[in-house]
This record gives sequence, structure tokens and C-alpha cells, in this order.
Amino acid sequence: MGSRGKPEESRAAILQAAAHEFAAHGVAGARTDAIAREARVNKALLYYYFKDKETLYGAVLDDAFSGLKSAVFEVLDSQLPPREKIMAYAGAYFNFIASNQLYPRLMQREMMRAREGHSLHIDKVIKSYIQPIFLRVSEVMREGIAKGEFRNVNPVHFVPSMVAMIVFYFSSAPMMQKIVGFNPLTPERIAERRAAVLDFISAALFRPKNNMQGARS
Amino acid sequence: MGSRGKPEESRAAILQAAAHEFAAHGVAGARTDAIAREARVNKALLYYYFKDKETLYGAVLDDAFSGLKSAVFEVLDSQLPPREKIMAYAGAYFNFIASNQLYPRLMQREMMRAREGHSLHIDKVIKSYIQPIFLRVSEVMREGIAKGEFRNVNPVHFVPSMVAMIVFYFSSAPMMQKIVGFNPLTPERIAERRAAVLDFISAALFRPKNNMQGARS
DNA sequence: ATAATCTAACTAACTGGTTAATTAACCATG
DNA sequence: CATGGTTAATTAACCAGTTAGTTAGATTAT
Repeated sequence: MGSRGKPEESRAAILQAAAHEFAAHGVAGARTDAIAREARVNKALLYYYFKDKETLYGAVLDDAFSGLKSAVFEVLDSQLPPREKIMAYAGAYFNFIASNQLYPRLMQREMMRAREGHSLHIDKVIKSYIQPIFLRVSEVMREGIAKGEFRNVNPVHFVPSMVAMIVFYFSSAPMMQKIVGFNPLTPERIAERRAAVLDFISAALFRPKNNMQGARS
Repeated sequence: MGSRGKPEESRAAILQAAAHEFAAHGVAGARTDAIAREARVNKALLYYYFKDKETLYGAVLDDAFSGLKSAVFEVLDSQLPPREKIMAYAGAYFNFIASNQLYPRLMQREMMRAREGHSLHIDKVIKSYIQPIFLRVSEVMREGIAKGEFRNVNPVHFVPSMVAMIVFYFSSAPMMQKIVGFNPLTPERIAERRAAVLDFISAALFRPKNNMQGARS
């Protein structure tokens, strides 16, 4: 039995299975036995690679948020003008979330956990990933406002609103399915949502260029 | 000791404590002992009034969502024109969530639970409360669009977006606090958020009346 | 009395985490 | 290049603590 499958494979399998389990049931609801089973590994191996259930959870979060950060910073570091940059940012954010369906639920769960004590890795996640994104986007917004291209909105409210529209759609998808009757996660529906979000943002943020600004959908 | 405190008081105390605990830790993370302790009641009493942890959770949800429904239907049943009705709806929704700080987290958690099997009361909550609200608001929106007052948006996306901006702010408040440095839940900040949400919605939804539509804040 | 309300004490099942053993690969060196 | 030792990878079996849920009875109002 000993050391067969490449250790990296085992580690990766654990991380993936853990992401699955945590996203589906939350930290408290996640079962370490289930993670081990799904990763086709003995449970003790979880504790060999990660000292703790919490530590494993932290590793999963790190994976998720670092991916998000590098995805959005690719456009935030570009040379686009404010207007295009905000749109590209929202689009990249959306794409990342849409193509990693586990992450929105993970993020949503984590947002709610940031209470008093049990914020071990939360602080790290915020300082390393979320806050830098937030600060950078706020900067772009202030730029756009200063140039007169954007309406005079408050980034402290506008930036999280964008996140809300993107993340909420996916994390509440199972419920939406039951409300509207169809599956909101088909490629077509996701594309539709993407367009709706971008339209929503541009309508709410951009100061109309000329007189003609009532462009539909 | 027997039947001292009015039974209704005991029941209510349990419900309130349960709401607290469920909102804070989720269904899996909630501890029945903690609920009993917080309600100053013996744990067995939970099972006397509610057969089950799940049933207790269901009762808490029922409380929350029925309150929301009656709050928003008060304005949805009014005779306001579409434009004013949507604004009043969003305002009422916001007010309800803001003055019941437990509910947004409860709702958020529930949205994510609506997966496969474990949707016992979820179906009930949707059919009884959420879907009626959704359908009614969609209707108002179609009305506004038909009258040419609203931009041609899709209610299936717009309605949840409004919910997202309202609920997300509160459920992610603990994290926001760490990002922006100040407490997002002071009365002043909440009022500010309310204004920001309403501004966001009206900017994204209403077709500009005359030429003058760049009103700030 | 008798039915509603309430409790102390208990239990069966589960769950995170540990331990001791096992195996495969690597590595020096005579 | 065989040999024996060191280390990394992996597991079966186990344990102690926790947790939802139960039971048998106590208290009180009517």
C-alpha cells in the first residue's frame, strides 16, 4: 500500500473534494469522512497534509480567492480607460465565478463567517485578496468620476453591489430554479445573466454620453 | 417545576433563540443545547414544541419569510403607479431586512440549501412566500415597461438583482467591516446604503423622463 | 384527577482527530 | 550493485468528546 499515487495527486484530490464538500455543506456541515471518501484517500491522510479541518478549509479558500485575484487583476492592471476597465473587471469577475461554480457558495459562506472569534484565515483572505481588489476598483471608479464619465456614486456601496449581483445569482441558483421553473445554470442562461449584469452596471454607473442613451438591452 | 412561564413565552423564546443560533451558525452548526440555554429552557422542551431540529428550523424560516411577505405586499397591493411602486417595494424590502438583522443571513443560508434532497420546508417557503413576491414584482415591472416608463429589462434578472443588493449588504457586513474599516451597520451607514440601493435601482431601471436625467446621488 | 408544561438524567450514534504499523522510494557506501 | 538504513506516503483500527434525541417522572392549573 505505502506510497503509490503521486503525492501531489493525493493532495490535489483532497483539496478538490474538500472544496466540493465545504461548498455544499459549510464548514460545520462538511464531513471529513465524506471528503476522504470522495478523494479516494484514507481519512488520516487529510490530517497528514493539513493539520486540521479548519486548516484544510483555509487551503481551499486560498485556492479560490487567489484565483479570483489574479483573474481580475489582469484587467485591473491593464491600460484601459475607466469606463472600459470597469466593464472588463465585472466581466472577468463574472467569468471566473461562472466557470468555478463551487466558489460563489464558498465565498458567500465565508462572508457570513467573518464574525468575532472564528476568523482565522478570514483575515488572511481579506488582506491578501479581497481588500486589494476592492481598493483597486474603488480607485478606478474615483478616476471615472473625476473625469466626469461616471455618475457620482460611492464606491463603498457600488463595488459590493457589483459583487452582489454576480455572486448572488450563482449562490442562489438552486432556489431560483424552483422559483422560475427553469435551470439558471445552462450556458445560455448564464450568458443572458452576464449581459443583464453588465447592462445593469453600465446603466447605473455611466453618465450618458450625448442625448441618445436609451439603448435597449 | 412544571408550567410556570406562559407556554407562549417559552415557545417564543425558543423560536427567537433558534433564529439567533441558526443565523449565526447555520443548520448544521447550530447546537440545540445552545438554543435551549439561550432560551433559558430545558433542551427537551425544544422537542416538546417542535418534533425535530429541522422542524424548529422550518418554524424559524416561516416566521422570517411570512414577515417579509406581508411587509412587501402592503406596498405591492397599493394603488401606486409602477415607478413609485417599485421604489416603495425596494424600500420596504430594505426596511424589513434592516430591522431584522438576523433574517438576511437566514435567507442567504436558505438560498444555498435549496439543493436536491434536503429541501423539506424550502419548497414551502418558496411556494408560500418567495414565489408570490417574485411574480407580483415581475408583473409591476412588465407594466412599467409596457407604459414606456422602464427600460426594457428582464424581470427574471432584475428582480433578483434588487434582492441581491439588499440582502448581500447585510449578510456580508462582517466582512465589509474588515475591508473598509468601519462598521457598516450603524444607523447612518444603513441609511446611506438604502439611498445608494434606491439610486442604483432607479438609475438602472427608469427611462429618463425629459432631457434632464443626470441627477446626482 | 387529568392534562398541559417542564426537567434531570440518560443514550445511541456520530465525528474529528490520533496512533501504530506498513510500504515504496531514495540514498549512501563498502 | 547489493545492502541496510532513512524518509515520505498511506492506511486500518481506534478513541474520546460531542450531539441530537429520549424517557420517565415532577409540577401546576383547572
